[in-house]
Amino acid sequence: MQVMDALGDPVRRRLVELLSDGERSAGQLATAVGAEFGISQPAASRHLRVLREAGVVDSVPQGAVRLYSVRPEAFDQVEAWASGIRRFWVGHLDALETEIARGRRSRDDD
Amino acid sequence: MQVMDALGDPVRRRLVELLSDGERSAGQLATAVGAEFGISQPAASRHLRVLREAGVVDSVPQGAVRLYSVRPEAFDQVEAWASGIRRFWVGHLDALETEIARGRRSRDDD
DNA sequence: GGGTTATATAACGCAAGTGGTAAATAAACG
DNA sequence: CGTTTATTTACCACTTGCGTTATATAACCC
Repeated sequence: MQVMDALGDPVRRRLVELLSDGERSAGQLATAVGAEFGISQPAASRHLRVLREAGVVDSVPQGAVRLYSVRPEAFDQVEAWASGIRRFWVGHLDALETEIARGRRSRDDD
Repeated sequence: MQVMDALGDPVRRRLVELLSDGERSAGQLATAVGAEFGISQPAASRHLRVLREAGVVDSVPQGAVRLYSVRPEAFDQVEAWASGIRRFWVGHLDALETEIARGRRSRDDD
């Protein structure tokens, strides 16, 4: 899950959010996160690289500018994974509740 | 998104996967990830702490053992976030495609 | 109580990631 | 062409996080 590794950073998550409603140039993105997180333009560029290499975003040179966009597949992957964990687990929630209700715990949870 | 930060680590993601089909003791978890990643019991314990503090997992002392379990809300959160990015974005995919099809790119994408 | 098992914390070294500044690359534009 | 604008890369300092070993805490068992 390269994707999850890349998204384990607030700046990169913010970059992705900024891209969620459409493509933006590297410059626009750098300005935005630069203002919000107080980081320089090269720093933002390096975050973009991480996202690119993880397959989270895509970039296309558009003349003098480079347009970044979200890769939906990456988020499908995230959703599927998270959903997998939750789905499996839900069926077993009852087991735990029952266990506890059964009085197995003496005074463990105080 | 504390949750995403916590899940930006392979060991912690694995721990969560191990919990996806039911609760496990700290010891079981430590043994499992210890074998898979070659890390010690204290290392695993600290990962569990991170997950706990991020609200990803829950733990209950069950006698001499401590049982860990997944907190579904955390994964709802992840799913919602990922879905939000993708959903918004999909509508704008066409815009990009159009732009490109329109011939705006001279020979940018080779 | 004393010993054993289970888990967490402490203290510390090391590696990885992040940020900054400066320089390189690339494209537009006069 | 040379200059300006947009973006990436290089290089280096520093912080953060991870891992390890040793130790503390807590519950169970005899």
